[in-house]
Amino acid sequence: MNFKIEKKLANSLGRVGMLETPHGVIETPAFVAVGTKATVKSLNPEQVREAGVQVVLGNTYHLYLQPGDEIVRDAGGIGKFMNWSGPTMTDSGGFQVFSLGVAYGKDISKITKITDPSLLIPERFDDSDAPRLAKIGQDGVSFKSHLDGAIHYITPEKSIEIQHNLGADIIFAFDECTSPAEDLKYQEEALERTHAWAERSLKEHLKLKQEKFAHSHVLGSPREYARPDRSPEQISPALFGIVQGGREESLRKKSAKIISEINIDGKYFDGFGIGGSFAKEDMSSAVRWVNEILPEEKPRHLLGIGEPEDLFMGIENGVDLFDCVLPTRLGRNGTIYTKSGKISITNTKFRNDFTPIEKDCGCYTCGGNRKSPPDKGDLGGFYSRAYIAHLFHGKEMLAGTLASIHNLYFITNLVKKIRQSILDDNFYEFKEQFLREYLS
RNA sequence: GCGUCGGUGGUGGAGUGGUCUAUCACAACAGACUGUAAAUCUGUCGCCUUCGGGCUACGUAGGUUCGAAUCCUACCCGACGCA
Repeated sequence: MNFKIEKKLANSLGRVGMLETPHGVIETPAFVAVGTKATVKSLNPEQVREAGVQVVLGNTYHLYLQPGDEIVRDAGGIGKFMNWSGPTMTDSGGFQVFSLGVAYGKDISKITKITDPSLLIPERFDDSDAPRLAKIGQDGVSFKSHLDGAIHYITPEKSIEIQHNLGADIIFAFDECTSPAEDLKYQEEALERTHAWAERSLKEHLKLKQEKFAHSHVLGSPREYARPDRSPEQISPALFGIVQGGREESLRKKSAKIISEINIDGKYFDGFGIGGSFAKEDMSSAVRWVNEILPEEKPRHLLGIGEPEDLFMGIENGVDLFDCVLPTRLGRNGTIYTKSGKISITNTKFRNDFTPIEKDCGCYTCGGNRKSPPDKGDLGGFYSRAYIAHLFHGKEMLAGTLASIHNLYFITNLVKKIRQSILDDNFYEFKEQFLREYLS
C-alpha cells in the first residue's frame, strides 16, 4: 500500500490523495461502501462499481461466523469470493464489541443523542446483568453468536488471523468502540485496553506477514502469495491502528499519539482508523484533535461515518476515508438522499409522482450512467418516484436495489465533488452551497 | 317456501352477559436508522379533545338485564342444504 498526498486544503487539515492498493488506486477522500457479509446488500458488484464505489469494506466478525474465514481464504480472498475486483478492507470486529455489547438492545449506536439524559448516566456498574452478546474478558472478547448462540472468543491475534484469511487490502486492529455515555474512568480503562490490543494486533500482523512470505514458495499456497517476485509488503494487507478515547480531549490526543507511535522493531501502522460512538456535536472536535497528531503522510479512516454534513466536516479535518451503512440501509428502508435533503419515498405524496428521484442525477436509477444510449421511445429512461414507491409498498426486492444505487451514488459522488472542489480551490463555496440546500 | 349457519372497525378474523373502542394479523399513515443482530424497528390507526377525558359503535329495530358485540323476538342481507 502506498499513499500520496496530491493537494492540501488551505488553512485546514484537509487533503486530496491517492491510495494505491494491490487491487487498484483509491482516490481520496473516498467513501467506502459497506459490504459486511461480503456483499453490498441488494447490489451486485457491477452495480456497486457503477454507483461510483472504489472500495468495499467487509466485516471480520460476520464473515468469521458465516461462511467462515477459511472458506473465504480458500476462495482466494474476500474480493475474489464476492467477485469484486477492486480494493477491499475489513473491519476488525471492534465495533461488534460495542454494538453487541453495551449497545445491545439499547438506543445507542455510532451517533448517540447525548441530549437524552438517561444515556449519560454511567450504567457500567449496575447493568452488567443486561443481556448482551459481547462481553469483554481478560485478553479478548467473548461473543455469543447471534446466529446460533455459540460462544466465540475473539482476541486481537484471532481478529488479525481472521483478517489475513479474509485477505482484504486494508485491515484494522482489534479495538473497543466505547459509548460516549461511559464515564471517564471507564474510557481510560477501555483506551488502555484498545492500545494494548493495537500493539498485539500489529505484532500478530507482522508475524503472519513473515510466515506468509516464508511459505509463499511452498506448493499449494494460495496463488496470490506464490509470487517470488513480491515482498511481504506487497503480498500482505496494510494494517490500520484505531484511535479511541470517547469525548475527552486528553484521551483522544493521547490515543492518537500512542497509536501512531506503536511499533514492533520499527514497523508502524500503515494508516489509522478513528473510532468511537459520538455525540454528533462532539465529532468534529474529536476528529480534529486526532488528525492534528496523526502523521500526515498516512491515510486516516473515519469509521462508520456518515451523513453528507459529516463528510464535509471529516474531509475538512483531514479524513481520507469514510464508510457508512447509511446509503444502503436507508435505501432499503425507503429513505432516499436528494440535494434538498432526505425523503421518505413511501410517503403518500410520491404515489403519483412520475418524475425521477432527482432530475440531473447521474445514477442508474435516475436514468444517468447508462451503458447503452437512452431509450428512443417515451420511457424516459428512469425509474419514477411513483414506481419506486410502488415497489416499496409491494415489498418488491427491486425497491431496495434502486434506492441503494441512488443513495450510494449520491454519497460517493458527493465525496468526489468535494475532492474536486479542493483541487479546484472552491471547497468552502461548494460546502456552503451544498449544505444550504441540503439542510434547508 | 322451509331449514341450517353466519353478518364485528379499511380488509381478514378473534371475542359469545360486565375487566370492549373491542385480541391479533394485514392494509393505511407517520417516524427512526451513522466501522449492518437491520429488505429492519417504533408509533398512530371510530369521532371530538384545553390530552384529564368526552361521544358514538359490533346488519336493522325492539326487548330481557343493574349491565348486551355477546341472551330473546321480528325484519333485512349472505352462504349452503332441502323442496
